[in-house]
This record gives sequence, structure tokens and C-alpha cells, in this order.
Amino acid sequence: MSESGAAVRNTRQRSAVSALLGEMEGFHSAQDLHAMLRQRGERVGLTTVYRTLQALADAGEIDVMRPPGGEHLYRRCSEGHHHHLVCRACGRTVEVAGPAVESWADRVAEQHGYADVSHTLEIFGTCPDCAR
Amino acid sequence: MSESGAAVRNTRQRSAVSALLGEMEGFHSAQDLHAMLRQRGERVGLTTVYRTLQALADAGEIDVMRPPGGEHLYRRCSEGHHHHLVCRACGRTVEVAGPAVESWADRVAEQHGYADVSHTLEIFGTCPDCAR
DNA sequence: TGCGTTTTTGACAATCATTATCGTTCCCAC
DNA sequence: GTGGGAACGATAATGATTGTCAAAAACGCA
Ligand SMILES: [Zn+2]
Ligand SMILES: [Zn+2]
Ligand SMILES: [Zn+2]
Ligand SMILES: [Zn+2]
Repeated sequence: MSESGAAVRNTRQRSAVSALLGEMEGFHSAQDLHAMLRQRGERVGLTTVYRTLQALADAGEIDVMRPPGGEHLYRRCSEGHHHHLVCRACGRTVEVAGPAVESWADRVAEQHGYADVSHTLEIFGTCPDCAR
Repeated sequence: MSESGAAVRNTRQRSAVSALLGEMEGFHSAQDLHAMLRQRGERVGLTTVYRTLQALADAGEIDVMRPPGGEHLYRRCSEGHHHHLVCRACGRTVEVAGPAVESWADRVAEQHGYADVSHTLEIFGTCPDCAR
């Protein structure tokens, strides 16, 4: 027992990954982010990028998207529960909230006796710029 | 041009895969299905199972689910657009329809100028049997 | 500031579902 | 029945992600 300090340490690598995520506009893969860091001269290993992203995702600080047949994509998002409207071509992303959908999902699950309900929802489309 | 016959041939292997899917209750992976076929004495290659499932999915005859960190799962579903309420523990699946959600997603996308809209939606929970 | 302990790092190997190859098999229209 | 092309399937290749483990870096404390 005993809480015993979580002992999470501040490292140059973690700061670099976190900072980069703060500047990025849309979703990016671990390998993309790693390449960007190296281009800036930051010396960070790919393994560490993967680990850091996973930790941030577990902590709820970033969102993960798993597109069909591709790498996992990460993005720093606003707090609170929301979903994404993503451009298939360029990745441009809009955060959307749908209270009605949330309650609908919970209600449907409850009607069937399911507990501990969660859900995933993504909307895909072609953004105005890419449609042109 | 010229339509030229699609030239889709009926083979023992395709029939076997399709028939097996018809008997299965929930979602199953390509490797699971392959193992079941072999156990029945059906001689079908794993590659062919993958190819057949992909073809059926492309044709819209089966649904695909991609759980985090696992194999793709396939299931013969009813026709028409619908979503799934899935038990995290045993995989028990209920098909659900939500017209309100469909229109909400389309409306949101339209408001942001996105075209060719599609979406993915899955609800997860613990089914009554597994909750007990 | 120096130390000891514990976490973190990262180069490299391992994993493993899926896909590509490509010679063989066998549908099926004629 | 035959011929041409689709389908098969054993096997190798792919490629993202995870495991490994010795070396490096944090940080509480003296
Ligand atoms: Zn776009
Ligand atoms: Zn939601
Ligand atoms: Zn269950
Ligand atoms: Zn829908």
C-alpha cells in the first residue's frame, strides 16, 4: 500500500515531445513526430516517443485516432469529452460535441443491460479546401 | 469500357468461409475462422481467408471491427446502416440503429463545409451475463 | 555539491497481423 | 473437352509496435 510518490520525472525528451504536440495543428503519427524532432536537432529515440505518447494518452492529455490500415495518430485536444470531424485528405480536424449522442449511447446500452458504457465516434469527410 | 463480366468465381473455399460466417454468433478474427475451418476438415489457406473476408467486407456483406491492439474482427450483419453495442468481455453484440445520430453527424459535417461524409461509431460495455 | 537509488532512455531484436509473391490449381464460357 | 484467366496457398516480406537491458540521467538527501 502507501501511496509512495508516483515518481514521474521531468526529462528533456518528454518536454520536447509535449512541446511539439502543442504546436501541431492536426493529428500526427509517432514516427512523424520523431522525424520532426530529429529535424530540429532534438535528440530523442523513437522508442521514447512511442512511450511518451502512450503515457500522455493514458493520462488523457492527448487523443489517439486509429485510421484503418495506418499508424496511430496523436493530437493535443481540449479538455472534456468530444469527438472529431476529420478531413480524409489533409487531416484537418474540428472538435465537435454532441450531448444528444452521448445520452443516446448511454440509453441504448442501458436498455440492453450493458454496464460501464463507453463509445468511440469519428466523422470523416473532405474539408472545403480539399474539396476544391 | 464495356462492363465485361465481373468474373467472380464460385469456389469451395469461398463457400466455406461464407457458410461459416452464417453460423457464427459474434465477431471473429480471420485466424479464428481459419482455425475453425481446418478443424472441420475444410482445406482452406489462411491467405484465402483473409482475401475472402476483405472481399466480403468491400462488398458490404460483412462488418469489420478493429479493436485496439488486436486482430480485425468480422461478422455477418443485417443489411442497412447500423452500429454495434459490444460486450468488452465476451464480445456479445447487439445491432443498434440511431437515425438521430446519423442526421446529427451529417449536419455537423455540413456546417463545417465537409463533403462526402461518413462516420464510425461503436458502443462498448459489459453485458448482463458478464456483469454478474 | 556529491551519492545512491530509481527511473528513463534508446539501440536493437522480437512480435505478429496482414500483405505481396508467384508457381500451381481449377473455374467456366465456349 | 479446352484454353485463358481467376483463385489458391505455401512462403517470404512488410512494418508498426513492443520487449530487452545496459548505460545515462533525475532527484531526494546529506
Ligand atoms: Zn482537407
Ligand atoms: Zn462521445
Ligand atoms: Zn459479455
Ligand atoms: Zn451511423
